[in-house]
Amino acid sequence: MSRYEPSVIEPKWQQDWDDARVFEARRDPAKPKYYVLEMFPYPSGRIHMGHVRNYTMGDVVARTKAAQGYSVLHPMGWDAFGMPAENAAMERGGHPKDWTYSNIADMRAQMKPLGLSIDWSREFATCDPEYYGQQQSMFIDMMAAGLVYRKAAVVNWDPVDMTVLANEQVIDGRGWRSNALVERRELTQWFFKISDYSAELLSALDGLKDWPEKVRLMQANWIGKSRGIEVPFALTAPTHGLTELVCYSTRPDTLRGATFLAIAADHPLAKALSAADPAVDAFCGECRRLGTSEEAVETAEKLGLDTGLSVRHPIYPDQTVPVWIGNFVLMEYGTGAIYGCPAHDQRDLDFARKYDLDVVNAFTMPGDANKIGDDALVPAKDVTVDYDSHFTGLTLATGYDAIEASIDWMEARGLGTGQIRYRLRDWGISRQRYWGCPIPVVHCAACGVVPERKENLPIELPYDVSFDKPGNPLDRHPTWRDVACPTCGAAARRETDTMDTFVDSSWYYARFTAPHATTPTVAEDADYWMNVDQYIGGIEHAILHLLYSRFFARAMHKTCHLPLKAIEPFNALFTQGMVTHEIYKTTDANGRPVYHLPEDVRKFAINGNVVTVPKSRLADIGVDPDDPEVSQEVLDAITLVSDLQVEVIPSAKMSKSKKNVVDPMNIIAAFGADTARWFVMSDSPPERDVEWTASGAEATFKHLSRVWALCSRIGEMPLDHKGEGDDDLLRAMHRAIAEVTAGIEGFAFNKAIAKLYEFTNAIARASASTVVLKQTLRTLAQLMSPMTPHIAESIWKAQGGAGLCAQAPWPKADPAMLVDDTVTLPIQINGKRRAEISVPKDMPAAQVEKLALQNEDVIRFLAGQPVKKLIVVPGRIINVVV
RNA sequence: GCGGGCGUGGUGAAAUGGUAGACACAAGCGACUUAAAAUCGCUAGGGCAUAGCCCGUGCGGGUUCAAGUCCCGCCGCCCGCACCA
Repeated sequence: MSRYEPSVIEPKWQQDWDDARVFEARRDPAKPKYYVLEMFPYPSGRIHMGHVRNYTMGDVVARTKAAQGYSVLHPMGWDAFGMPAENAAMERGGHPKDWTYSNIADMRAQMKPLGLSIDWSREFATCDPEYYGQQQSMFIDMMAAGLVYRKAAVVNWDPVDMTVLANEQVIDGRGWRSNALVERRELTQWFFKISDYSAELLSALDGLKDWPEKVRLMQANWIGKSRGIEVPFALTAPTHGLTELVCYSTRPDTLRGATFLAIAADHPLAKALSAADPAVDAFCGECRRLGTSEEAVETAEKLGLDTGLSVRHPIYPDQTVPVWIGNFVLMEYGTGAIYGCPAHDQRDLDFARKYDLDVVNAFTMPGDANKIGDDALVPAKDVTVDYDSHFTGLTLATGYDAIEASIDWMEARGLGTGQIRYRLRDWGISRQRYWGCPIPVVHCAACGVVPERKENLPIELPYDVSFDKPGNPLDRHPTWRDVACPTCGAAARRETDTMDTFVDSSWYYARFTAPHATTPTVAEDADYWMNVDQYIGGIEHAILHLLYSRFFARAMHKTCHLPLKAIEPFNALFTQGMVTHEIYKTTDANGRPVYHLPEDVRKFAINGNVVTVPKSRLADIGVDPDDPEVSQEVLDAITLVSDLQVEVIPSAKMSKSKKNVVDPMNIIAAFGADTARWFVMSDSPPERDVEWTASGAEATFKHLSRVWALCSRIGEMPLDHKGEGDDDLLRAMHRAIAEVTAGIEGFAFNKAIAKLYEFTNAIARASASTVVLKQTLRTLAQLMSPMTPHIAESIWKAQGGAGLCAQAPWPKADPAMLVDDTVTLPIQINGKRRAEISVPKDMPAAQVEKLALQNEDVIRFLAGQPVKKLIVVPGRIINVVV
């Protein structure tokens, strides 16, 4: 072996793995299976360090499991539909399909040099007709199963781009691209009935033991279960065919204090009033124009309009309560009507004060804290209050008991009905976009909405479309749009909406088990490979993608595309942190920030401090930025010119605009894939952010070079060389096996790597026989191989390993070698460490006590004081209490 | 407002209630070199009266023979959700 040259060995070993088809996933009933999956990428065209970290984590797991004897499935694909492709077509010309497939080719070419143990024969893109055709087939099955429906829904409509926008795409009430004022328009849209599964999606979270608690909580909050009551309020005079207004409340214990009703602008009564009264219509229109963005919601003033109508208070029928229209009431939640109890709800109180409405207490607090000024009276959940004047006989803590008791009280009198409600709403999947999966239905004047015949699938996107006009090009493509009705054969129109791209990513994990089948899944394959044993991705998908996938797996089970065991498709989930980087910022003459790329700055150590300088400025003081030699005069000059230094902002998310990006391809070119892989796995725990540093990457490369040199040195030793340290080194080896394995299995890759450093240092320092040194190096290669598979193969081969390291069985630690014969026990006196003794590991406690008390440091510290208590924790510690 | 998480050296971080700071980065010193880089070796939480002692895991209490770890109360930072009735 000579120099460590990753650019030579990495392609070679990748070729050898390919030739031996090492990573092809095979159904093998004789082996346990393991399915490891990383969230598949959007083909933007470039991979970034976040991808490297994500896929390396999965690869470490996949390679370890394979070595441990599992039949491993580790696939890769592309989440390929979506707006960026259309935007690129609109901005630069070209076609979304060409843009996407060319990006996929580029990214695949960037990923292959990483040496990931991926079964590339299973690769697919969601924009392959072979994939989305199966998705269309399932859509039709889901229609038949009653999981799909159409309804009119209010959406964000961009009148310039003529498309629906997601809430995130509306900025300050304007379309993010067109800058046009967004309208709230009612459109007929396709929905999945995810709300049918609200209760189950919530309760099943408890079974997801290997998911982060945080993600389960976020999903639970999103589903948003609430216990409350529906209360009908009788109108004093029936109007527009209505005799009552039904309100929903989660605080039925406050009903006594109801002093007004507020309904949403989209409530049927509000609509009826609008039609008759221009003032009401104007007010409702204003409510609808209010944006749905968070800022809009936070800053909007609570506005109301008195309808002049009134209802009877359910408990006190002789009292009437006015009905208002409120801009803060949502039609989408509850019944679209609320009763306001200003005494015990801050928002209601603000509204009541503004419009001079009554404030009536629903309960009395102990003491004299019952006067209400500008703050609503909201007692803590464990404060006992008196409801007696309201619900006869109740004196309870507010909170769960009060809510249940008041529901019982009202149900018994027929005043309301207890209800469990969920915040989760049905999933609107219609997008007025070209680059997505066409919804496979046809609109026929005679037959209505008709699903396509399965034999006509896939309904492929037409290629001959233009993006020179706003709107959906499918709408103006007559030969694609105009078809015969699948039922009656009459002239009909194809649905031109496409599906939300979250649909595509809701079942790709299942498709990987049989990626080229002519049905969505194949029973034997799904049965063997499902579930995903380890899923790895970003926390940003904690809610939508994971919730949709959990719903879709249930829908696929209902339509016979997945076995029952797969309704929770991801057994274990790991959410990894980001790769961050320092930002290098200076300011130009106009005070504007200027950012510098990492490769365009240089760091100098001056008096123990690190000073960062843009390379462009070094020439100003006569320094060649790439000359490694740095004289004292130069360092002095750098400190003298005060505005030479950049401001360093640490640990920032990599972003092109801040120029703090590191291209993985540059790292691979400079140091090799093993260095990139090792670095992103070292230092920080995987769930936390890791900061990429040039010095860290160089240090990793140096370490791998040292391992290489160590391997060369041992390779040149005479084979019959003997050493006295064999036993110590073998013990170190078994400890390393145990600790590295535990680190990998516990997703503590940083600790596994720390142990590998220790093991390498132990080998380098050992005076052992050549035979044992070579044996430990082979083990080192195996333990490194999940992180740095290429250098591991080279070491494995150089030290006489048989076959490929990637196919060698994972080493096992001998428990007998993990315990040392003698142990060093610290001795504490009153809890402070004062001395230590070495004793044989199995020495009886009584003898250890005796030895401890004979220790001269102990005697000195005790200074004759009597020992009150002596604690010996075998193999751990001794504590002397005086 | 509701829910969750985190505070340990110059930095990233370790630590089944049992020797706080493993491992690494940055830094400093030394060796080699005409010199630099590279490489190798050493030092390194703070303080002091430096063979030693005292202090030290955001702050204040508590439990325990023993607390970074457990409990109570604060402070600070981060994340998620939110006109949700």
